[in-house]
Amino acid sequence: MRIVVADCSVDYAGRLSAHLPRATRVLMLKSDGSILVHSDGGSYKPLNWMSPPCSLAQLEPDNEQQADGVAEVWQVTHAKTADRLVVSIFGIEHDSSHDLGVDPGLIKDGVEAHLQELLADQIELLGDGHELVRREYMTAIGPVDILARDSSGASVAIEIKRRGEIDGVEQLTRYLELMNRDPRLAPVQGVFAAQEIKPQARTLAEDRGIRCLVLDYDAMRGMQNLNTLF
Amino acid sequence: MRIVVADCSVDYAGRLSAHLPRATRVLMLKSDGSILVHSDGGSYKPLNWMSPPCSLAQLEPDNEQQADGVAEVWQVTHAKTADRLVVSIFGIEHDSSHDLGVDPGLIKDGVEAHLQELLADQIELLGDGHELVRREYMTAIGPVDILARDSSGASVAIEIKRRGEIDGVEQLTRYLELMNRDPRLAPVQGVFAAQEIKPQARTLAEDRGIRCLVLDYDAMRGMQNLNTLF
DNA sequence: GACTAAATTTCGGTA
DNA sequence: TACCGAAGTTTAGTC
Repeated sequence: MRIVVADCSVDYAGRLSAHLPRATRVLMLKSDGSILVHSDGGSYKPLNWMSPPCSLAQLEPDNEQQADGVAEVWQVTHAKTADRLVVSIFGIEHDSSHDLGVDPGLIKDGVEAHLQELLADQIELLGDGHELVRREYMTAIGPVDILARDSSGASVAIEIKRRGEIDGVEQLTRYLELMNRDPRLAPVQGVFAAQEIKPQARTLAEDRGIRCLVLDYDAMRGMQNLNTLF
Repeated sequence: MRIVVADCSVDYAGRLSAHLPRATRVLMLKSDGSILVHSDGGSYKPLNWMSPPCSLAQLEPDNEQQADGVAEVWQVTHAKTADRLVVSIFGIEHDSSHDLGVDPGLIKDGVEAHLQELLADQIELLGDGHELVRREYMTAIGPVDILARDSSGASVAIEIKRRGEIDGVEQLTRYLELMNRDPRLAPVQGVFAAQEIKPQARTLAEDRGIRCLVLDYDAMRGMQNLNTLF
């Protein structure tokens, strides 16, 4: 990993064209040839970048560039596409290289999969008498998060999201449309379950006869802890 | 902007819980208090991070941490949520600060807006006798990219994407549903236009009677250059 | 400020 | 490997 702080301008041509006017920025050059151009603000997304696989070549500035004060030109080209990133360097304030080794990687815990697991375990949250049929019930267009049956034996298809937005309702609607064509399942009731359901998503869901269920993650986790105790 | 290369472990608790085992990494501390933890690989996304607004506090390592060899503990807390990032530092290999100033920002060119502009100019790509009604035709649920009429005078609603995926078909379907209720427009034919259309999106679109149109960006741009010449 | 749609999205899983 | 869905998505634009 090489870290350079430089006065530079940047041009990108690829899926779009973009230009960064001259300013002081941090250039992070990773050992796979990729490069990130960061400013002192924004979030984690760089101003500009090139993703691996790619390679960096240092070019000689042409006469015009030299007249403008360009000291170095770095050209980063993508190995598979025609994407190209050119960094014109006017001056380098800092330049250091570091051997980081291979990173052991991030260990995550507590995402949508966990919500699904919890709701499958506590399927009675849907109402008395509900029973789990199976998680990740496969349909022709993809897996439904949970398939269950209510107390009368009717099918219930559940789509789970951390944040319930319109997209999720559309997704569930597609599943329901398909499942309701299957005589072994029909009629299938839809349930849209999420930790938080946006008003527009709720409106769309209810307009389509889909039930909305807000999940309390902490309460569900607490319940599971109780269940494992007894 | 402060750049630190350090042997560290990282813990995050917020929308999920995550842990990074001890390793050497680059820590980028921006002046707004935000922090990025980068390894020497991956794409532009950091292994872990905290987005602004947030603030960093240096804590004293407790006895257990000192026994483990922790020299410093940095705690980054989000200003509005309960998100918390803790960096335990075992050793610092590099530490430098740089004044970058405010970045003038990225200038972009050549995205979906340009495709829309080109197609509006070359509406005959839809078929002989087509005429543009207007771009960004407003409906109650948002603007349709292009409204046109075919040679018989029937309405055509066009949704344009760079990459055509299922979401775009759903979006167009919602527009069509609404527009077909308007007696001044109905019946409205849907056209899904994109530089690239994914198979599943095409299947869904055609199943709903929506026409798919693959756009050749370079050819369209070339055509426009010709048009401006004559 | 809330919400929607786009992104040079990136990332992970599965067929 | 291609495709699809999720992401601590982030970001930009509109209402």
